[in-house]
Amino acid sequence: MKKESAKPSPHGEKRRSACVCINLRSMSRAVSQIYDDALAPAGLKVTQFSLLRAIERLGPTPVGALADDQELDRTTLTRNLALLERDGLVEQSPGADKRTSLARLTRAGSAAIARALPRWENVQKELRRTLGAETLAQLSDLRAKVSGAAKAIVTGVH
Amino acid sequence: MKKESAKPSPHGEKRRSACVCINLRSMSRAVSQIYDDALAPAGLKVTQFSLLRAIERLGPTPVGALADDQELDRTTLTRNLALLERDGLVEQSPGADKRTSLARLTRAGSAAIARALPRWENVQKELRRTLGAETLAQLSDLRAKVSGAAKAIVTGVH
DNA sequence: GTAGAATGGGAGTATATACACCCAATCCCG
DNA sequence: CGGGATTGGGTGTATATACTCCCATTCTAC
Repeated sequence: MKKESAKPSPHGEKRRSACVCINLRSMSRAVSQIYDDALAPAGLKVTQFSLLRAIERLGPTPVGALADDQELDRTTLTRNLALLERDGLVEQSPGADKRTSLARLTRAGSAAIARALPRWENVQKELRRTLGAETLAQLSDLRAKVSGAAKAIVTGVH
Repeated sequence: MKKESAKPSPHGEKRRSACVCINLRSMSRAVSQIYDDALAPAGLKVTQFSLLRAIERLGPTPVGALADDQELDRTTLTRNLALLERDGLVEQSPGADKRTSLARLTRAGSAAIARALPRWENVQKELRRTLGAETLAQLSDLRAKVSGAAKAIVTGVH
């Protein structure tokens, strides 16, 4: 079905095409800046905050499990973890299986979370107020759908 | 041991918190990989494809206008443009105002778009099929809302 | 007309992200 | 037990992204 929502003037003015990916990337950038600005006084980026919270939630965790949790490439997680380690927020030590490397929070890491958490909550609240709870719920739904769809498409189910 | 404020988790099991930003970043990554995979045979990433199409749509354009169009930081756009220039897909030349630098497509740039376009359209179609047209419409709405909200929040309306 | 403001653009630096490849430990079979 | 397959991780390289400075041109008062 080609019935679209009110395509404004197909002639005359050229329009940005609605690329799903570009829409998502644009939103991601805009919202990330809001969070990063809010967390800056706590010395964290939103990505770092999220990773610290995952480690807090999961306890001492091998790198691969963290990567799965964050839906990040394992090697990306390695780099992100290295920055937190450099700043003394996280420690790594070998696990029982000597291939694994377990990440855990340091005291400074817990402190950083404590500093950042209220700021993060403020942004969440602000966005809820600005966008509305339903929109945010839609967003969560969407993530689930998109995760599923992405997996299906990438693993070659067409 | 439940250590924190009471109720957000109804199951007692530790849950990933629904961070708006992390949701968006995760979706953005997943979907970008779908597009990048699809466009790889055409030698483009989705970001590059999008930028080329913007230049095609806008004609010879100063860097700042391109950045506004893509809702990207100007300096980010400079770097992205440099890669396309390196690959011979885009040329820059000074404008009437000698401060400006106008970007335009080369023949190779147009050819790259032509190679990539059907692949891009396939992904759009595939996502429309997988996620449904309404979901995609929601996504476009959301981008508008988020853009507005982000601008309001960043420019200090709190 | 000229000095300072404003504007357009780039460079240095830093983080986030992923792919291809490599290494070490463990596992699984014969 | 021994050797290939598997698994867990890291490195090299590349792109995307943005912030802080910095430079050149243009504009605006005066």
